[in-house]
Amino acid sequence: MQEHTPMRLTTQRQIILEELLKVTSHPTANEVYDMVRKRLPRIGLGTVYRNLELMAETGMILKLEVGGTQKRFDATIQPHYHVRCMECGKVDDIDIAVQQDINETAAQACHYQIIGHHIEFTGICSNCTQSDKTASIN
Amino acid sequence: MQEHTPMRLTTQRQIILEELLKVTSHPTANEVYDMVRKRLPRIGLGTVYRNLELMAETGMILKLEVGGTQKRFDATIQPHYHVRCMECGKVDDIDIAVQQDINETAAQACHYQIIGHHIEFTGICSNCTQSDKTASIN
DNA sequence: TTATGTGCAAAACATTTGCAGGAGT
DNA sequence: ACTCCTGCAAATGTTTTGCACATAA
Repeated sequence: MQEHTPMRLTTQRQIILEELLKVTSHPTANEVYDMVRKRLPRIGLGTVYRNLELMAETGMILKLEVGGTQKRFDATIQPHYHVRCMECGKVDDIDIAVQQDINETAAQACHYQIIGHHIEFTGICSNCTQSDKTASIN
Repeated sequence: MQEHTPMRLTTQRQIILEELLKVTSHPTANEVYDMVRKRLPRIGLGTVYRNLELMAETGMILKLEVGGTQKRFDATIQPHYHVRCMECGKVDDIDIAVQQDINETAAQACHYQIIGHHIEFTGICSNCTQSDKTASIN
């Protein structure tokens, strides 16, 4: 059995992580690609996907499997919950207490070995509430 | 402003709904397609997608935006939570109390108009726990 | 009769992967 | 040196869409 070689510290990885740390917007892989490309114009989208996936696996970042068509990534790794705007798809953190106890409750209600949970709220963000008002006037 | 014409009751729609009511497995669009095709061999995948989407919009069924690569559909429309197996992707209902109050807590912690929430537990299902054991023996 | 719905096929997205050359250790 | 990693491009998988014909109301 072979010892696992540590992840190499490549320029691409550093910059992807740096860019992700700069924002609180839970960007999609493609948004990260756009951010990183400003500093590394020749980076490939595949590299971004591969590294985001790898960093999520090793726990450096969080992969958010929220609603919508794309996965999102988050450099804040402490457990926390999210709100997603049904109108524009924006995802924000929501600062309410994490319910550690709920996992055990769930474990007793099913035959799964429970590893964790995530709460996703859905709603309309303040920007979109505004636009809705404007739209209904017209 | 034109009155909205009600949804037509087509054979395709009836059968899609009937098949969805038969199972508790939260099938993907493609799985619904396979189920329906046994009774309606000439139905198109596009029709299945269009109708599942439409039924979800009108509240006849639930579209589950859970983790994994595909959306899933559920004929049980009462609010309830889910567990997803990280190994095989299976999704099951989890019968614990729905927390109505949490929406208000969330509303106070952000600037969204909160509409609802969903809790997704992640874990390993009993089938996959078995396979893991077998695998680790080898 | 006529607006809606359907089948089919192509397009549009999101993500993954194979490979030859490049770079970290 | 020797892996592991990257860029590129092609492949894959999922969902949406355009259009001519069919059908429920």
